[in-house]
Amino acid sequence: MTIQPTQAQEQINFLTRNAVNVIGNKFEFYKKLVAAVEKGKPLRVKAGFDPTAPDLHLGHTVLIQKLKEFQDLGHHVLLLIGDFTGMIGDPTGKSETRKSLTKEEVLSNAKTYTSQVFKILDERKTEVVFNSSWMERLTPTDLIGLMSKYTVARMLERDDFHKRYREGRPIAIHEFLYPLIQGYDSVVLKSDVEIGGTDQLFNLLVGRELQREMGQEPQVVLTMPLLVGLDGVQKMSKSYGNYIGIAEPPHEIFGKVMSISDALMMIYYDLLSGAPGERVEAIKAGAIHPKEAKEALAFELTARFCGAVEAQKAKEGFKALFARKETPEDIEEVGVSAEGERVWIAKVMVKAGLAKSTSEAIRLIEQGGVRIDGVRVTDLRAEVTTDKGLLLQVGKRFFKRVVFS
RNA sequence: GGAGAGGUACCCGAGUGGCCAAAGGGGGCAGACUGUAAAUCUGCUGGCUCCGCCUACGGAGGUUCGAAUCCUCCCCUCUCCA
Repeated sequence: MTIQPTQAQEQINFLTRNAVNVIGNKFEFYKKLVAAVEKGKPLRVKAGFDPTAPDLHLGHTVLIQKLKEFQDLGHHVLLLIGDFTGMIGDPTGKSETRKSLTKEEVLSNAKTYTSQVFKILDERKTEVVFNSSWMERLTPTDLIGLMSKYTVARMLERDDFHKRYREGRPIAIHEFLYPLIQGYDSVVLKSDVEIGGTDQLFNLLVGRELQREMGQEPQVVLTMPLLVGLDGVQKMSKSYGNYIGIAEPPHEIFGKVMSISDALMMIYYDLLSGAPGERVEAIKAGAIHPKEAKEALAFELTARFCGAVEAQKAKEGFKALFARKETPEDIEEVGVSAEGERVWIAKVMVKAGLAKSTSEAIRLIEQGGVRIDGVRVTDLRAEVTTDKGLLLQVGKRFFKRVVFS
């Protein structure tokens, strides 16, 4: 623990960088920091994660990087796994009720989760806690006591609830409990700072209220911007399919970064890159070619999760495939059962996993997106002989080496 | 308990008896071009034994030559009243 009083202001400027909200204000934060220094007690920094979907993506890393900054300055990071809430299942949204997870599923998800988190955070310096460990001991009486501390009107202040209520979309009663439970977690953990996405602002504020109710100094709340997904429109989320998972193979991470629009790249530079400010400015000003800038970003992010060696390979693979239109080296081989001497190409494509249905395969052929051994297929009904294998390509980036058996 | 509104393809959202495999947008995919899986433009986007057939508009029945569209029951959501 090495916080120097003189550094408090610097720390604050650094730690609040990129944050959307700082509540309540930098002065409160400052006091906490100074007090932490004087007592030699690091700040307790809390961030909660939902273990329903175990894959972390770049959107999460905005927040985790922020935790890392706190950690690097000697503060105590509390990684809260919301296993209790995960087990209940959150039916937010109009679609089917999300299924509740069993304890085993939640624990296994949590494990996957933390192993990914520790690609960024220092495992030895991070305390992982599960809210089921205190929530399960809460009696109905306790819970009702907790509920009595908040009103429906105040719940409806939350933008999400407010909108849904106004638009006549459903709000399940237990959804009101989530902010309360999340806030109660802060009480139990005696958190000094809680970090979350901007969509979490309301929940984080409830934590402050409850802490105050229960005689604690309210936590400082930092909200981080939600990362826009690959589509450039919606927030990055697994359910929208517009994400880059940090556990993905290097060439995927690299390629996906290369596929973002130039405009989106600027946002990613701000929120994800560790590149120096003047370089980011140069990119924004157009002094650096967007393609080069994007390559550099793709490399940086790939290296962050997969290491520089893998990142370098991904970069070269990308150049070979798209710039030089070469066939990649390591193509997956698939065995396809040969029924007869000749097989319709559409069938082969489906069996090789390059088309979801024969209809789709036909469409791809019609659109000129299919190549066999590098030659474009123009005949819908084309057949191939099954006496030897072949190289099948769909679009620019999907290759399979087909072996008949 | 009563009265109304509504449930459409991956998502949003038109469509109130045939011209509806269902407008439009988003997303996705393919092609052209290129600076890249950017931007832009074009096409495609239920399945199959693919010039034809089958399955689809919350579920199950019914009316009709013919239904996403009309009727009955059921399930789900919302609003107002009690």
